[in-house]
Amino acid sequence: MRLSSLSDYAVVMMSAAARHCGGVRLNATLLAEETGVPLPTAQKLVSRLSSAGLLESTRGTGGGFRLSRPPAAISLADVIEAVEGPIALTACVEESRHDCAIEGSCRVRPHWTVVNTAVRGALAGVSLAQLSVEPVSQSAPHNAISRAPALAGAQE
Amino acid sequence: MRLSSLSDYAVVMMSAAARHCGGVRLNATLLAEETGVPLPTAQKLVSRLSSAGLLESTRGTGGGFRLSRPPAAISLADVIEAVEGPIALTACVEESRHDCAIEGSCRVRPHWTVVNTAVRGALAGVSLAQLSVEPVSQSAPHNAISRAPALAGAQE
DNA sequence: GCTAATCGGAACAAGATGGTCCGATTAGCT
DNA sequence: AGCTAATCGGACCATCTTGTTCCGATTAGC
Repeated sequence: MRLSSLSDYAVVMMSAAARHCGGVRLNATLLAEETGVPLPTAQKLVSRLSSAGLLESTRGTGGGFRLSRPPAAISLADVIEAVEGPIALTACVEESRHDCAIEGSCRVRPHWTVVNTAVRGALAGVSLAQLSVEPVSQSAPHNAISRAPALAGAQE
Repeated sequence: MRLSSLSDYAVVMMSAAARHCGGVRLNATLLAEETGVPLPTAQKLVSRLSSAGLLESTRGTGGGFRLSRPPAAISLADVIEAVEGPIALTACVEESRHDCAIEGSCRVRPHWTVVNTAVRGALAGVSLAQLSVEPVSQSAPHNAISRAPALAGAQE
């Protein structure tokens, strides 16, 4: 019941990209420095995001990425689905996946579809534009390093 | 964005347990046969569910398990949290986990808490009692084997 | 007091995830 | 026009969580 680290990183990166003006080109290196995401991981993410159609890429010297749509038209669900595929809490709610023997008489399945729709709606209701608003004064620069470096126990 | 197979199995098993009268004792073997969950996995699950307080266990010959609460008082969120811990989409929404460098000025975090609450609410709104109603006539016995044997691609 | 059946937790294997690297492509410069 | 340099794109490998399996501890019944 936790989304992958890549999705978390992707949301942060897209949020950072949305804060820039739509026109400027930014590359993976810049985004990695701003967000603190490791560079190779950032490269992998922008690759997936562009192949999913959320980013438009330009190769060659001076190339980079750009949001393909205005930030208000990109939701958390879009970003998550771009990174880790369709949102499906269980295998049986996913289309074209019918490998459950009791699917015909399963009483749990219809409820899963309802819950899944609710979850997806909660994610689709938040856009990148909403993530760009700054609740506090921009005192602290956000180019912090080691953002959530590990899901492992870094308690002590 | 998919819950673990163990949680899926646990929901099916708890749903099966809820269909029995509250008084009867059932053991892991019986539940495994009814639901198609592999027996060792079923044992592991009932162990976690009982340690979480959802099942009451009785050891020794003739022992077994029993729901500790009426089915209407057990929700999907209870079962999932019993199996895989607190529901937290990201590490930063979990209590006592503050290993994010930009947590103080992060604009994404407050939105994550909102989304997380919505997701948890969707799961808490479905009780085992609701899962027990039978939408179709009980034509097909549900002691089917190999319920979702793999999350791997079993397409062809 | 012994036996048998059950729960409980520890140990192992597998798949998925996350991180790293190198090659293909393209714009800019000489 | 050719070359160089910078960037994207995809393939490879280590790591971790997940899922499975097994064996020991406990307890009711005989």
